[in-house]
Amino acid sequence: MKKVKLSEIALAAGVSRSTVSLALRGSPLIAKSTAEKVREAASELGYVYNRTAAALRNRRTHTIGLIEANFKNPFFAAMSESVEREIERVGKALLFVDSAESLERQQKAIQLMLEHGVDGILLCPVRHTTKENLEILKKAGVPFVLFSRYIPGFDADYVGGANVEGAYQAVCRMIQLGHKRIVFVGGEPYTSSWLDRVGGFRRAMVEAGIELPSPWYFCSEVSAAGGSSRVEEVLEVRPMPTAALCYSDTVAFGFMMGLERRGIFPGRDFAVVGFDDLPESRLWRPPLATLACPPTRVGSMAIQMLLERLDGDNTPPRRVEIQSILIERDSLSIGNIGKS
Amino acid sequence: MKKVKLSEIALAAGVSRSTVSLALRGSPLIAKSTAEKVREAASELGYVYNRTAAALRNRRTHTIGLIEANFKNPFFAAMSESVEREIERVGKALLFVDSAESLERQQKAIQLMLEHGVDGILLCPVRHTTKENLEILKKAGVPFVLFSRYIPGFDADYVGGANVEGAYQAVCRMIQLGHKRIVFVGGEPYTSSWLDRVGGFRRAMVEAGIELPSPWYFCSEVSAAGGSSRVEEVLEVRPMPTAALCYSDTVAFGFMMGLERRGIFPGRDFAVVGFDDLPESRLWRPPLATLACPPTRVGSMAIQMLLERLDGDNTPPRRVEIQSILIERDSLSIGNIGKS
DNA sequence: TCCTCCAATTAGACCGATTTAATTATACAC
DNA sequence: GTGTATAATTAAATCGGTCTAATTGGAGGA
Repeated sequence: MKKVKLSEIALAAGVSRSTVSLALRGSPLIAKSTAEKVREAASELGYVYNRTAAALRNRRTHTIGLIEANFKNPFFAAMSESVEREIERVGKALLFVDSAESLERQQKAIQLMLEHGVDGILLCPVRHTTKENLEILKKAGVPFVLFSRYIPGFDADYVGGANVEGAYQAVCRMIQLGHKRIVFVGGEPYTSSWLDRVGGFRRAMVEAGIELPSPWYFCSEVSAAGGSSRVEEVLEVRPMPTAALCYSDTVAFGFMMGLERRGIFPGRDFAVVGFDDLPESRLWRPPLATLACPPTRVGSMAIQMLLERLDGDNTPPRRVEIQSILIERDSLSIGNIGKS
Repeated sequence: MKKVKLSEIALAAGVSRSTVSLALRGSPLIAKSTAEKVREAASELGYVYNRTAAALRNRRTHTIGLIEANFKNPFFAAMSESVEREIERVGKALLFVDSAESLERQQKAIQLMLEHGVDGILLCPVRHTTKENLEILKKAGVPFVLFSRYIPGFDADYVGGANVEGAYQAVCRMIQLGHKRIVFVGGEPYTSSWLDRVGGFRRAMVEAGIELPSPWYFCSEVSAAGGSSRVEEVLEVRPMPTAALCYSDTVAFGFMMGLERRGIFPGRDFAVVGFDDLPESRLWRPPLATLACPPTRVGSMAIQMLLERLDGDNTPPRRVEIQSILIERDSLSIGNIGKS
């Protein structure tokens, strides 16, 4: 159990501590024969590299912080996966926190990451996050990239989906199919992604000269339970809506289940479009129309930007939007809606 | 961005480095007035505690490693959440890796965690993991707890669901409801959880003197897509099955969607039971009967056991099984199955 | 005044690697 | 044989806290 350290390998291999260090790091300064000898001694003794010690001297912990706002959302799970793969590829480790939409937890997580000396941070800010909340990251000088949500007026690297355009596109299509009474269902307000999606929705309605139902948006937790919980209220709107753009596919699932429970069949009696294109969406009955914005693209773009920053890229902050494309499926078919 | 360190605070506060360290750690040795002065100077200078440096001396990184085998599965996401909460509560950080059922990734993750000097590890071993693969953890002397899956013959702390009993219970109930031709759908073979669920299934059938369909189990990825992909094969079994126990709720969802696509209605034409009791399950149409084994219980039990080990508990390894209870819902109603 | 005791403070070794500058060994040319 | 260039190795300072053992200061007692 006692940890083996460099000096012990040095002793065993009959060289100095420096040589061992250099050899194990694969330095070209060390003769191949010596390096081999050292490596043998190391594995003989069961040596485990101590990254903590190295980091102290190095000022690089080879650790990346990932702060999610809601990782039970499958979209984020998929995104994290691609982030993780890339981090693994470059031999770093991932310090993970799910802030679960709690500002307090988020700020504590940031503090934790700073104390651990992470090389960089990927952050999806919780709702109500202000510029001031994130200023500490700039002060500390840690490279960081925001994903999925940005903070208006806060100049920082950002990668997310094209939410305004996505929502706009979906609503335009719904209108083209004959819908007029359309609502927006689900999502946590006070996040940029929600505001942007709602904004795109609104713009499409306004541009088409269609009056917004009242109320025209319904907030909820981002989950099936959230979507399901709003069905009743939506159905009470008069004149009754015929279509809904949902904040996410999970919300859409819940919403559709709720509709069915009331004998209203999505894709026949009511059009539903989601956001995310989860793998389940095309399996759903009816298959769910949705705005696809591959989480793996967002994730790999975000981590790539961060890694570039770690490599010393200090160009001005960039904003990257990943295109959202409308996948038309049966939940958006005309059915008998157009005529009603 | 130059990091502020203890010596600089010491200078500013007119005390020694030792005093600063002691004061910031809240040692009772330091006069309250001095401590206050130090704390002020520290925040004045924007000091950030360097856990890496402390860890080097301490031999405690205050870091816990979590190695998941499949965290896109919502069950594990929920479990991780409770683990995370507890880790946050005790002021530690979480080093996270999703091995995604890859033995190679898992072993690299273990190595990574050892190099980072995590205080302890929570591990859900991937399929095909052998005793030998995990021996390194014992050699290294890191406390660790297996969750959800154990390795037969490998003596280690373990927390998981009561899989044998759960499956047994569900199948008995199906039989009691009149089903005879029952199959097991989904899951990755060569994991203890799969083997146990399949084992419980088999036992119930054998004890009831019912012949197993041929084939009687169908493996798949643990996801809706996985469940959906097996529907065709299941429906080709002759005589045709009337009920399925699915490896997980996600598999059950996919399976049910596949059935419906073929005009077979779960809960009316075919009984389906899942495992996990996800929040969506009761919203499903029909609501999904399932074996509930709260992921938060598994998670908090696992982390609690680990923390006890960190506190020096060196009693023999424990095996904890969290009870699975059958939640009966419409997907398991009789419908016109019993008579067919 | 001197001594004792306790509280408060501090010096300095230590954790385990890294890395620069210095040293030693080796090869080659003349 | 000597000098020089190059390769290989190493000594030692360093990263930033921690913590024990030592020191200092002041109160109280005789």
